[in-house]
Amino acid sequence: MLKYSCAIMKGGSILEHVRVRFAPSPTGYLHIGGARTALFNYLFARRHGGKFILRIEDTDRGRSTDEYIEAIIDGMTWLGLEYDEGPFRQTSRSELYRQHVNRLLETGKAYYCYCSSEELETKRKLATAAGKPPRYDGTCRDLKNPEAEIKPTVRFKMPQYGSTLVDDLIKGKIVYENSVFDDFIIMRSDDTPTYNFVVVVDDIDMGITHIIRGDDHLNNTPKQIHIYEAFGKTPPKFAHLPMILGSDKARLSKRHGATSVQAYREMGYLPEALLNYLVRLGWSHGDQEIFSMNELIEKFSLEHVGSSAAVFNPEKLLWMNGEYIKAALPETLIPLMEGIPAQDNKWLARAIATLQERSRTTIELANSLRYYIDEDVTIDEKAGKKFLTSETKPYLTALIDKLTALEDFTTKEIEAIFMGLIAEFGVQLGKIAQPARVAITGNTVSPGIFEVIEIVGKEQTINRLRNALAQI
RNA sequence: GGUCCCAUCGUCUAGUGGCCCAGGACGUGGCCCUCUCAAGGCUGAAACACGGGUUCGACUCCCGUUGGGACCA
Repeated sequence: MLKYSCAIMKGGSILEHVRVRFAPSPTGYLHIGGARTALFNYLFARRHGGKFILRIEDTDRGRSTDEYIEAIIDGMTWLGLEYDEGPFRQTSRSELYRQHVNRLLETGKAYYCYCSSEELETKRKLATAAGKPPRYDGTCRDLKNPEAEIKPTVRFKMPQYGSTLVDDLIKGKIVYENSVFDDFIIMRSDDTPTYNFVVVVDDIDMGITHIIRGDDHLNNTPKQIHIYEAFGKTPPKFAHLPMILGSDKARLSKRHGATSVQAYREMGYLPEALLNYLVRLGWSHGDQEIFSMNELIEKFSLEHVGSSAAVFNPEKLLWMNGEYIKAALPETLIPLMEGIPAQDNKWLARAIATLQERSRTTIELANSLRYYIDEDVTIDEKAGKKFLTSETKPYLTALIDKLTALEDFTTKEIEAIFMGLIAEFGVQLGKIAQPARVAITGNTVSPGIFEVIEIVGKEQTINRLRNALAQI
């Protein structure tokens, strides 16, 4: 078994060995919230030259599947969130948990509880009926002679008086009165350890120095702190990230639409864009919106993480994605063009370049690319009716003649032809450009028509123009 | 129900007592550019939840109310 060195604090706040972890449970795909938690952990580790560890919390055997484990790893790989250690799985560590439970039992920090679930249920109902919070009453806490007819659970001895301080890097100091806690179960009667216990054992074992996680875990923290102390360990630093909410301010879930990282991947989002959007959900650096990964690593700090929950805004993510598509090198987008047959890459890159500033997803981009490639364009009915008319027929006929005679088939020369035509006919450019656009692309929307013609090529352009004319 | 967290434009946020009759971004209105659509430029509307304190001075600090969220069951 690996042994990890403990964090060494120098001068009170300078961290020598930062070790953080992302610990998802594989009960679903990697979702937006998880991805952000992973990102913040990753950035924190990189910022401080520390280690980022992936740990799969699959103690819940019933709901965890290997498929999801793979999906989570896939998602992280796609996002570029490389981990330095792991993935570790809890299922392979039950012996470790057993040993730790025994240690607490031996030192009197935990005890066997022989209360049956029926008894506890009754007590709970009684308490609730009396308007009191349902807490374990400590029946077995000081039991001397256990009756062994029932397989016991193991409970952790929480302090009964005083208070517990959680000094959170994001939320600040939070004080819990110990009287609100009860002795919670750390191992069930079937020998499976419970969440609050397992996390602590793992985090101790892995030498985690900073726990950066969602604030849905905030209320578990005081319990966990006492477990650390029971093992004689100094608890790590905690940083509880605010939640990501849906448009109705409820916790982000499936009914708000796509929430998994792969869903966004499939919808044509770039990982850099998703990451950039996510980092701005809760973290800021003045007015800056766009950050490269290197900038993030350089600038990220927990101090600038806000403390209130954030509503996930798909519109802004879409905008962000558009920004990244615009800025991308056309060549890098080629592999993302699904459904586009292999082409001369140089030519494809040029075609892509004309569409980057008008596409917000790679799907949109790939779709627009079709009219450069498909041999047969279907002309949109409405567009055809409006622009392919007896009035525009002569323009197109003349255009065919001029293009046929053109040797140097470049944007510049094509433009010259159009300019010649508008002078000849005495019309505005739109009068000729729009019909040409409809004839060549099938619709009224496209990049600049001169570029389109050049990229479509002489032969295809003339074919399409002829076909369109035939339909008038 | 108990405990905890949170509260600046519709949304993400800047703001760490005077720089703020509150800045940026998305979205949205208008204008310009223009062969269409975008992109781009300019420009407009849009917020400190409420009530008390503290202070010479509160978006900023404290208390309460309200509203949201989470956890425990």
